[in-house]
Amino acid sequence: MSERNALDTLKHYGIHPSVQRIAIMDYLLKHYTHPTVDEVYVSLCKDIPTLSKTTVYNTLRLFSEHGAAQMLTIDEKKICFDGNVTPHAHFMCRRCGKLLDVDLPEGAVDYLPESKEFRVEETHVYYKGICKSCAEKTDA
Amino acid sequence: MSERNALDTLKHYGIHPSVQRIAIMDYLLKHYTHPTVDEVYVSLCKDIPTLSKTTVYNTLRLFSEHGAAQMLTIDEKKICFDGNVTPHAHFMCRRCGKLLDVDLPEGAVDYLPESKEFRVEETHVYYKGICKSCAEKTDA
DNA sequence: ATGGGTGCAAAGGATTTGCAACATT
DNA sequence: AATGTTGCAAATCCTTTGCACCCAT
Repeated sequence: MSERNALDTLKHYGIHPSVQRIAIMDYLLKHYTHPTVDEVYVSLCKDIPTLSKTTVYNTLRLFSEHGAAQMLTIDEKKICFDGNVTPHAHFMCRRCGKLLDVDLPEGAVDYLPESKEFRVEETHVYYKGICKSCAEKTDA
Repeated sequence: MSERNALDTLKHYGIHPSVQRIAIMDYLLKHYTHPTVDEVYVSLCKDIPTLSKTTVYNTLRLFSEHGAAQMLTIDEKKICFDGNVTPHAHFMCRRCGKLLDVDLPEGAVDYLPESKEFRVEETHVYYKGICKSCAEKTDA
């Protein structure tokens, strides 16, 4: 599903389209920057002046419930959203909080725990450490 | 480090001990239940009536900064803490929010991304799905 | 006496809720 | 008309902050 289109993506995940939902999905698909609710809201306000933050909250939650976007809770200070729902991991800098995508090689995380206690539906992998620019600041 | 003792654990991680810190660490070591700040606070209030929630916040943050406890941000609704800092994963039920420990077999996650952009210090793995009791409720 | 630790009260922020207005079918 | 969506305002909840007090060294 390269070149994803916002409307088709909504339909694909069984989400009833609206002007707001299309705009928000379009934003996610064009900005793989892990935006927060506020960042999406501020960006789209220019185009949709009546947009409310409540709608952005509702919509992003709806997307993540339908699997149309991923909610990232790696940083305890801010929840981010990712329109890239293909399997990949993330890296967060513990100093500046920057979030980067990490491609996982085939088979890197294909272990799935088996248990009578639960049925796994999603696997999440992330890394924490220091990013290049923070490391350079410290070294200097 | 089986049979971990609260005071020794604090010393081991370079944390200056106090009555409150020992009590909180002791709680974490005896309750691998992924408690929230509030759960720790309420439990310890019985023994230390003057304890303030601010101190629990400060202390758990201190612990996680020193690597003496792990902060779990899997559930966007509540931050939990884990006194078990040995490598293991977690499972969260998307329906009831229950958090379970998952033992990872040797080598399950030993892939470490190499990048010029960052230096990885920690790997985190968690799973989401449906727990047994929620599945049974639905099936019924 | 000094520095760090604690705890209260208040402030600050993020998210959710209730409800009325609106759009779409 | 009916259903679902939106957006405002208010409420709520979680977490942090500022500051004074206290304890241990």
